[in-house]
Amino acid sequence: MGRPPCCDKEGVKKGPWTPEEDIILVSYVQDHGPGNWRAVPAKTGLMRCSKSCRLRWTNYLRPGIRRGNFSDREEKLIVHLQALLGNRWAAIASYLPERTDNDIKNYWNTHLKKKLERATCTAAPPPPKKEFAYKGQWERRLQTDINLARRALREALTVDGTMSTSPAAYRNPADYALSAHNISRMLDGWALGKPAGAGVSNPSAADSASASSSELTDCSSSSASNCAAPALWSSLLGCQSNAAAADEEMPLSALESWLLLDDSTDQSAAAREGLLRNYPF
DNA sequence: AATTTCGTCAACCGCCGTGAG
DNA sequence: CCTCACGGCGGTTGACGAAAT
Repeated sequence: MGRPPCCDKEGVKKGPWTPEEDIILVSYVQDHGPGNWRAVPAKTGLMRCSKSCRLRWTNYLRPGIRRGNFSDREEKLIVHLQALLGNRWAAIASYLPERTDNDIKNYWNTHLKKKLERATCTAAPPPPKKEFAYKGQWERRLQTDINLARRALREALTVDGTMSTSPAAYRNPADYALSAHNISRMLDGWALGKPAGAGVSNPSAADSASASSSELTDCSSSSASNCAAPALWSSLLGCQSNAAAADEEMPLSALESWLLLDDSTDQSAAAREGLLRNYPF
């Protein structure tokens, strides 16, 4: 009954991979393709468990992975997505196809989280620290109220109690797909509103990211005009501008504004009502 | 120069959903 | 229908190098 055991625990090697092991693994994947990890140790002679082989491939050896410094835009994208999705690194990574979820998680834990905390602590009197000299205002403003933003998001996503208040609790894949679909549309709108010359490192990457997560979104082929993002932005901002006008705006600034919504203001409440009314989650 | 502290990141651990048998 | 390995995910650890003392 059940499947045969994956690999014996005895004799399984742990720790850093050697170049020789990498070569063996890459050769195997080139010949057989990724997958069926259970067979890898047996067929290659690697003294690693299947899980370790899969991890090594997906996080390090897989082609198309970009290592090294994250660009400002990647940084911002991660911050936005983290605010929207929480610590769903795999979902976040689907929007940065050149980065692994592990990389993004590490970068968040070692860089961005600390940066957010510092900015939050020092938000009141603007610190003359050179550390922030090269960063825009958006980060401090966003970080100052990041928790509030996340709470507001959860509230905004709650429709008649039919959807969980926690994105992490989308047990129904369709619910999550809807959510991710909408986020993808937001980001599409954002990317389309970027200044000329700026953008994701590889403009087609954003599309391929959406496409690669086809289970999550089908918006990869959407143009700006048939995307619902403009309506979302205008509803988020509580303005009754038409879609064409909203289309002209920089969605990032709109997202910032929304993330900075203050629970106590009428405007924020109206903005969220607008979201619920106009945006069909 | 030696030691300690800090930052980074690859890898591991444990849990969960899925599906083969 | 049940069991349990697989594959995937997020959290955490620990080795290593850099910076500070």
